[in-house]
Amino acid sequence: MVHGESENVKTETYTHDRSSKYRKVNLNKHDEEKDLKILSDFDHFRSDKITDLNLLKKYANIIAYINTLTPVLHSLKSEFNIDYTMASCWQKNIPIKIEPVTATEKRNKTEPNDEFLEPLNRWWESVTDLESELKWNYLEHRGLQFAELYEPHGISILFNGKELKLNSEAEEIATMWCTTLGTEYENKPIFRKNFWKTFKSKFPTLHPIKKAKLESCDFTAIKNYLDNKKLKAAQDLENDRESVLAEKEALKRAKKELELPFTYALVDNIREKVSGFKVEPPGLFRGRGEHPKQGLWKQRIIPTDVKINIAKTAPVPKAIYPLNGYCWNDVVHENSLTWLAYYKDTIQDQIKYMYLSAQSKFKGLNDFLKYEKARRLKTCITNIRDGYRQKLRSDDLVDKQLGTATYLIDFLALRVGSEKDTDEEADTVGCCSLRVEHITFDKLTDTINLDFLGKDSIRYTNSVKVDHYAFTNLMEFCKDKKPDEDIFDKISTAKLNDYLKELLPGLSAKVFRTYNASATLEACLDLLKLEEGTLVATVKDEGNEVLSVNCGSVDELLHYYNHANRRVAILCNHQRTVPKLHQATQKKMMLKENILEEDLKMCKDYIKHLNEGSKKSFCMTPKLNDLKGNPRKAPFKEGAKVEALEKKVENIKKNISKLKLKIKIHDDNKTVALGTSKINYMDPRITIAFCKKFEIPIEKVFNRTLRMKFPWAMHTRTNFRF
DNA sequence: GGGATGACTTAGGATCTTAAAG
DNA sequence: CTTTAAGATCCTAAGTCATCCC
Repeated sequence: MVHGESENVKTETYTHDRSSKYRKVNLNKHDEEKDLKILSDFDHFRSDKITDLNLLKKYANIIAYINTLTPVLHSLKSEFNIDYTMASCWQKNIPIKIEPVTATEKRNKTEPNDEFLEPLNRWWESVTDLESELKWNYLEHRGLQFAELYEPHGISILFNGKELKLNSEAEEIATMWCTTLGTEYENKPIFRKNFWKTFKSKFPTLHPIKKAKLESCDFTAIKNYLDNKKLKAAQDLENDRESVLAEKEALKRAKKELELPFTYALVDNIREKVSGFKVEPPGLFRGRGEHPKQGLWKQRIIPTDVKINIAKTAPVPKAIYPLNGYCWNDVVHENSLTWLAYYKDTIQDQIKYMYLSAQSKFKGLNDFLKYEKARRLKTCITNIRDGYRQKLRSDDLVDKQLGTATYLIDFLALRVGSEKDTDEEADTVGCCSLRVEHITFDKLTDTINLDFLGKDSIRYTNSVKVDHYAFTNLMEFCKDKKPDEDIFDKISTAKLNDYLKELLPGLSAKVFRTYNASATLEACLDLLKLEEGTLVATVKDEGNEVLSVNCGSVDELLHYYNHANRRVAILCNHQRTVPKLHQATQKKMMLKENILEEDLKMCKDYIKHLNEGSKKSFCMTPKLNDLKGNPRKAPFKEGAKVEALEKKVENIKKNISKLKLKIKIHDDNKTVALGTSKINYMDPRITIAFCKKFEIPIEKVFNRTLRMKFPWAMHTRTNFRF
């Protein structure tokens, strides 16, 4: 049964009736070989061109079999939109209805395309040298796609109330400024200053604008032009929805077709998806937080800015640029590197790369290695913790700082914090760059209060009781220093990582984050244990909050998984800004709840009314209006039977508790970004093992992108331990 | 040994798409 | 069917970390 550790079970199948409260779990044993055979058939099936139904029928058995297989296959199944009812129809020789039922389906009907048929690169089955220097033997691709040239609209601005004609360059910048109006950048002093500087630079030396202020220019004409364009598009849509949508569709198709050659690369005979094949278009740089360069002009990239990396024997792609006479800056053949092309960004001289996508071998293998490294850390974490705890008590200041920093990185999952140049970048910190001003102490309880801006200028605040030695060390490091001085002045990130390498080859600061995130997820999911003869698991959450999860309900299991996910996100400080409509949505949902409550009361009252056989008339009009403010009708008709009403009561009660949960989750998640940890920190195998154990379809937890990113983890079995 | 550079991962917000609700 | 909310994808900024070079 599901609660038993099914160590030796090779494949777990699951029943499809998820609505049943008493969902049974059948663990049929299959040979692994059989699984693999089916998988390879399936691969074959996918790589075949499916042009007619007969061909599809040929594979009906496979599809039908997939129906009963593990969530892995389940995910593949949904990946390729295979309709299982169709498959089962074939098996039973029932005529298949293939015509779309509704107009929406008709419109949305997609024929099998390249995506549908794309073979999976099963690198994890064949790679022998995991950390090979040689990344590829053959590499061919089409290079980068360039941004379209700017098309001037010829609209002037007002300078001190008078019309000022702009040249194309100035106009482009002014137009970009108009698109920033209405965003947070519009009112950021640095952004305004830098934009103004950039804009003015496009005028001759003696032009009066050189001495003027931004406020002396009026950009409304351009802004209006842009707004009107949008407005007209909206009106057109309203007037002639059909043809405007069709036109849009056609444009999209044309764009896709133009992009198609760039979307794939050929790597050792395997076609792989490329990501970031478009150069970043010019614009006003949107640095985050108080970035000193925000508002500066990010220049147009042309072919002579771009280096490309291909095999020596591969044809050199043509640089497709709107103007003639341009070629690549350089063509190299570096088969120890994974980038396909790069150029230098004009703002910070940073390199922008074109890589293969996350679903490729290059990325997938590295991702796998990352988690394996974190697992290696797990095997010796006790020793390592003992090691740095010893350093906390060292007499040597450098050792003390190393120990303390490592402690913080491990305990609080901080980033290492490399040094930054505040003239070039926003002033943000990590562990090693923490300053005295970012920490305060509470001596009575050994509690430190941290408050600083981390990566992306996301604020980190935490009040936490720490190890006594770490506490006194931190106090000592801060003693006699000014607020803007470094706490860890005797060490650098390089030194810290050197120290970590001594503890375990390959160890660096970021591994702790991966390890702690994955370990937290696993520990949290482990709490969910079924007891003999019950479907409800009781979870003690931090000793006090008690959660009860009905493991027969996929919804509740998902809720629990998200709860675990949230723990990790909070640990890693993955935040998001509260969505604009958050409050409004909350209010709406609460109003809905009130309406349901009223319905419930009315039902109950009416039952009472009927049972008492009262002769009085019953008021059939609810007091609350519906969400749009219109009057509502009673949830039942006059003369309804008590039996039916009682059913209704149960139903409404269920809906109320569902809605309450929804409101709570919606509010709990308003500032927490769950995605980042799912994509980057939590070993997917933990999630997959959990899903298999509790028979959660994997696509409920991993979206398409994630499933494509983690194919190497899909075969994980329920007994996987991180 | 320490700064600069290059390669690669991690990050949140904007925008587009899909699904659910009305 | 249309509207709205949620979810997926795109975009590109901003980290980490190894290596190079002096």
